[in-house]
Amino acid sequence: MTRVNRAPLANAELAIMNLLWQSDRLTARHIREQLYPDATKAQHGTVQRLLQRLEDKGYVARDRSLSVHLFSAAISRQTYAGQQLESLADKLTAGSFAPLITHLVAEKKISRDEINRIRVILDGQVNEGDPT
Amino acid sequence: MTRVNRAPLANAELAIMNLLWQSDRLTARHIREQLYPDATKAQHGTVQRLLQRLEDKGYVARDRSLSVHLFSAAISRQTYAGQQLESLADKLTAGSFAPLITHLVAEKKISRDEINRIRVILDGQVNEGDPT
DNA sequence: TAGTTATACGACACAATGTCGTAGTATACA
DNA sequence: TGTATACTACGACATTGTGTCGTATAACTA
Repeated sequence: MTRVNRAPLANAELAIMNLLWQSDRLTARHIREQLYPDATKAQHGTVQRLLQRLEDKGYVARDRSLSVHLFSAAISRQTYAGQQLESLADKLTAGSFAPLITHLVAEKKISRDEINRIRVILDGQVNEGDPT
Repeated sequence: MTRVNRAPLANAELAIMNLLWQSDRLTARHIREQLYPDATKAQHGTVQRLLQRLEDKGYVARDRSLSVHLFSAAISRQTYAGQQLESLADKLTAGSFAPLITHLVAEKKISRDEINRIRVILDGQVNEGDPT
């Protein structure tokens, strides 16, 4: 099993990833305009810095074929969420998920609706063979 | 709905909480012996410091009735796990849990066994009234 | 009363994060 | 061709959180 244990994203990083997750590819300029609507010159550098660090960490891919780079998420929101959830389970419940859900259900933090939706997801799997 | 959004526990803090979660109440001395088996004088202070900060954050309760204080977890592992899971869902999936589970199931990160266990948990809830 | 053990807490080193500024490079246009 | 404009690269800084240690003070023990 490949242990990933990716460090969680900080606030400003997550804000950028949220933009990348909802668009396919973005320029740094576009990201800056979203994050700092009344941008001063200084904030160009901030966004570049954040993007560079996200790239270093493997969260963001950068297309350098044009002189204006195009940035995209190197990892989907789903995958990231899954990794964080796994990391949580590893640290707190010896890697298993049932205890997490048990508590949420008992505390009624999961709505009836959600429960039904999850049941459908699980039902879809549980009686399934091994489709290639 | 009360938004808690408790900061996640760091490594050394989690190590202490793990001890408190598996014992009822512990002295600082006992914790030090577990965490630093060949303890020097200095590490007494470290443990005290960590405990004090955990107390400040509301994770640990301290019984001061004796001069040697007794420490216990102020929040259960289940509750903490639930809060972290909620925080994850808030940040990544607009507060809903189903998407998290969808991905894990699709990627087969949840074993057949786990799935069945979770189904039982959910089944126990879904056709239930409101027992006082 | 001396010695041991505990608590309280100031202080430091280290790392991560968000920020800014500056240098260098490419592009556009007069 | 030369100047202005926009972009990238990255060093530097302040702030914060974490883990660590040392010291001061209180309490208990013999």
